Amino acid sequence: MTDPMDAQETPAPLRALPSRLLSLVAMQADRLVSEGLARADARKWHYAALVALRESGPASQAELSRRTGIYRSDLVAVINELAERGFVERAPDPADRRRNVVTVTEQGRRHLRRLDKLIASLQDDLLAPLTQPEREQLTDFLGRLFEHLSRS
Amino acid sequence: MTDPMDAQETPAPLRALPSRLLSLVAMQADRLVSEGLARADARKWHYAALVALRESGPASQAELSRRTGIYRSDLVAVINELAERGFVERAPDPADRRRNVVTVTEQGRRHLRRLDKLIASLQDDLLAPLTQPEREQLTDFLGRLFEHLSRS
DNA sequence: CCGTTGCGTTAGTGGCACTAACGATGTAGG
DNA sequence: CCTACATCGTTAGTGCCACTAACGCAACGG
Repeated sequence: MTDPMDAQETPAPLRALPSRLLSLVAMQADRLVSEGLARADARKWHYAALVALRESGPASQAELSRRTGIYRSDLVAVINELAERGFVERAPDPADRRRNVVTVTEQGRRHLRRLDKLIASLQDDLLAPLTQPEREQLTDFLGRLFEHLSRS
Repeated sequence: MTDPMDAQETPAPLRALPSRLLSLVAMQADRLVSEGLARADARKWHYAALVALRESGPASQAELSRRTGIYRSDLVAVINELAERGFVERAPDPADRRRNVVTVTEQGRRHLRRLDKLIASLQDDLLAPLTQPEREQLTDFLGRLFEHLSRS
């Protein structure tokens, strides 16, 4: 597929345009992950929120928003859904009555463990064509690009 | 008034999850490219369509849809916009009256050349933190992932 | 002929990132 | 203390984009 001739001078053919490849791959990866999570009655935000809670303990919604990148307006629904299913509890913070403290329940922790496995296997499906060192390299590249882009 | 809470600073990467990094990077890359193109009164679909036309000559809309991945329902608007600006011409195909033949105009070719440069510089901004060999490697990785994902 | 398939087009759906505004509550400065 | 402002959770809404459905028309195959 890759024509060694088309290095730099002539405009990149559509097929090899990094930005395009990036969004194509991201789109399909997103679908893969979303469908996988849907089969476990979850969405990617559920996972993000639960992981954030596990990593740094109970937090206010605004705090969670900052950690996960989910907008605090959208977080409301996420917490609602997690609470409905009994995975988190939302309680007013006595120390600051503007806040809600969100806490993972034991059931939530169990659910999260299940999702961890699911996500890991989905990552594996996603990255199937790459060797382990290549996967690490890709992650490194993406990490650097993200760093760079979010500082603009 | 923009609430400073809503400005997403670097969402503390809760994890170096490839699928997550992928969509974060793709999102920002997309924004970068879209904003750049908007400054030239263009959208990414315009560019994709024009490139496809240059690469393989006049084509029907359905053909273009297949080549660019743009849904033929959305392609209608893209061709409309390009035609309004005088970059392409849409004419009924005498050989098959169901079809429209879309052809680039000279003005369209000039416009495309301008966009080529713009896109190239945007790719450069995007990939700034990577060395040239790293960029090629990233493109290779993404290409392989895309191949793999689109065969599922 | 007639059923199927491909064409361009219109309309609509659902999800997602993102913004705006509000009432309640906290904090800081004079 | 009072006033001004910031932050909290929440509701509502915007605009974009991938994607679907259905249409009338034309071509093709049996």
